[in-house]
Amino acid sequence: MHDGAEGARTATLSDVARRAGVSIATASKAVNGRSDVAATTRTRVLAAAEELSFTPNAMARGLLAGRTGTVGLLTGDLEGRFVIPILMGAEDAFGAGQVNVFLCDARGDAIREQHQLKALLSRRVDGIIVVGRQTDPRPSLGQDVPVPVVYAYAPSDDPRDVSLTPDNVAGGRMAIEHLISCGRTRIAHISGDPAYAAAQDRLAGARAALAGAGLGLVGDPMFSAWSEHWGRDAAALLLQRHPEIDAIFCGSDQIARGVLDTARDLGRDVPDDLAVMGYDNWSALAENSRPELTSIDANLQQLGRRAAQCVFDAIDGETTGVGTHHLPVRLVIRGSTIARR
Amino acid sequence: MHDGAEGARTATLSDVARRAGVSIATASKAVNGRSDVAATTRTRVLAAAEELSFTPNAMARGLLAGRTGTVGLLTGDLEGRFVIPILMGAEDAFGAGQVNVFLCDARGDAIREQHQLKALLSRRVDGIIVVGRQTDPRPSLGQDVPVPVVYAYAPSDDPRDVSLTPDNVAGGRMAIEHLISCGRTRIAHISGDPAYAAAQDRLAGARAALAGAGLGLVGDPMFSAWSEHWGRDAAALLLQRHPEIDAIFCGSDQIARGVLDTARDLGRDVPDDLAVMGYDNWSALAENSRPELTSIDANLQQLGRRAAQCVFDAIDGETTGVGTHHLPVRLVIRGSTIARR
DNA sequence: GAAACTTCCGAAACCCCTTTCGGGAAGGTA
DNA sequence: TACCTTCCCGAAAGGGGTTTCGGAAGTTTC
Repeated sequence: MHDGAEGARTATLSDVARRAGVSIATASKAVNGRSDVAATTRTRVLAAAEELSFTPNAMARGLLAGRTGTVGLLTGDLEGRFVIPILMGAEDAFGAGQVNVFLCDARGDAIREQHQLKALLSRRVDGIIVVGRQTDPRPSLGQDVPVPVVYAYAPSDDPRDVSLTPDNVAGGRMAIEHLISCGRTRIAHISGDPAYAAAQDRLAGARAALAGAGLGLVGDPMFSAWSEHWGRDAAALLLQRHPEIDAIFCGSDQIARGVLDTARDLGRDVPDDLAVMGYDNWSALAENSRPELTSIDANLQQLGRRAAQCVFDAIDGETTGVGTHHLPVRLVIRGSTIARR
Repeated sequence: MHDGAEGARTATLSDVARRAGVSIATASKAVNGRSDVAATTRTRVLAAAEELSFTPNAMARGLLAGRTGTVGLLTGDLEGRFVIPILMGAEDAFGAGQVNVFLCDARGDAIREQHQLKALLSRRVDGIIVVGRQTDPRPSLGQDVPVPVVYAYAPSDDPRDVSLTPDNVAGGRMAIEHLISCGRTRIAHISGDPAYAAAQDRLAGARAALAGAGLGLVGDPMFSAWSEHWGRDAAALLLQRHPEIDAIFCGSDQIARGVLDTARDLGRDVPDDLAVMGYDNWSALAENSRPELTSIDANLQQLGRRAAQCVFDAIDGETTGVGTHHLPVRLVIRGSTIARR
């Protein structure tokens, strides 16, 4: 009951108006900087608003405007490290304006996702960004969602949706081209779970680049898990079978870390004797290895920003081209692939 | 313009009422399962609502109720890996009910934080959780925020606030007690930036446990950075100066990874010859090292859940005790500290 | 057949803010 | 003095839903 105490009701516009001795309408105009208010009246109202620490009720405002200034971020799994940078990018792009982000984690459960979608719609979000944890296509939310939807990282399986995903094929190509430019010609590939589109796409890009240089992969590409353990085991097998190898392109930084371990155990010098490349540019891993890892960065934060931009555009009626857009990735060169000689 | 098309306005309660041939009031009662509605009327209304895929406007509803069913999550830095699990836990605890989470990243900037706080208040969140990236106390948002505030991970510097933070002292103690129980007596400590409360707290706990066993630390605790590089360098220095050491308690898993590397280089067998402990239980690191790392887990997801619960309680008027609550941590035993012999 | 209840429905107020539009007051002109 | 501008301000509607309360039917009781 005590004024200013914790329990005090937050001030409304009519409180401000009463305190300033004007009507609600005038208070509104004064606060929102519209004309038709005398300068002296305006300062009086603003002073009152300040004293009551008045903040306009965004709900009431949204009710009128038909827009809420909120966007839903629907993710399958927060744990995934790919989701976070995207989320940051989106939050960043929105934060510049007056938009706030509703975060929903569906825990990879379709039922839960429907639930969250319902909740977002009932909160009248102006748009939705769906973030997946893999680059494999995911089920569409459908075409009957009343607000714009953009899919980030995991594209929608419906070509009528707008999807943004990193260009893994280009990443694979870029990696190989870099290794070749470092003078390597006997290149092998160790990757993760072959069921992942990411694994296949990167391999496809790598093969294309090799073919373009008149080369081929040494041995078969090795697939299993996205882990250091697998990287170690695969490298041991590979280097025993094909000791002539002078570069290994890995499907992830984790795998590359394992490869580096094995190389060290076997006395193979990196990068002089053997170049190693990772993928994802997970800095905690890439920048702490010996030597530091050259890697491909998917620019996820930028992807998040772009997704936010697409949603904005769609809200404003400017339609982004539907379909899956493959965003450029970036080569980050570190010590594990310095040119020999 | 076409019914059901993308551009179609979302249905309102009056649309439903008109379609069902009843008044708005009756439609409201039917949809919300209140009494005073004949069964046949109710089914008719529900059918109409279904056909129009009606979702009640949470804003309009919140306007009446005075509560919005939303909570603000204010973080300094999403990048930090400590924030994510907390965020997941909170989202989880809320998600069970009808509450949704507004995510705001202040990028560690105080101005921006004020901005975000304003935004949250204007959206009339029912409560706020402030998540920091370190366990060092952070400035309070102040006592004049009109909704309950709970600080997670980074406690508030104002004892009148409610803060939840992991018990780093207990963690340090637990680590040493485990090493002693493995038969180790010549224990050293390598940690990160000494300016961090986490570093000091863990050391304090470790010293207490050692003293309790009539032991002391071998050499001075070594502080520098929370990185693998530092772990490698420090271990090299330490093992050269004190070769008799039989266990190293590290301030983070990253440091421990570095220590493992050096131990391997120097031919020290882990865990037989040297036990190594990490901290944080960052699974990507701890479960992929050779041998896998014993570590301390801060139960961050649980911390997030607890924070959410506190906010809930505060909203319902049940006040949690103010001050900083230290939540229990957990020992996770893996191969790097198996008892010798 | 009238009185006394039950049921069920709808009119209207309310939540907080924005916006339109009309009108009052002050000042200037004829 | 009568009339016209110009400037400000306020009454009121509206946005989408909830809730109270009164009243119109239909049902029972004597």
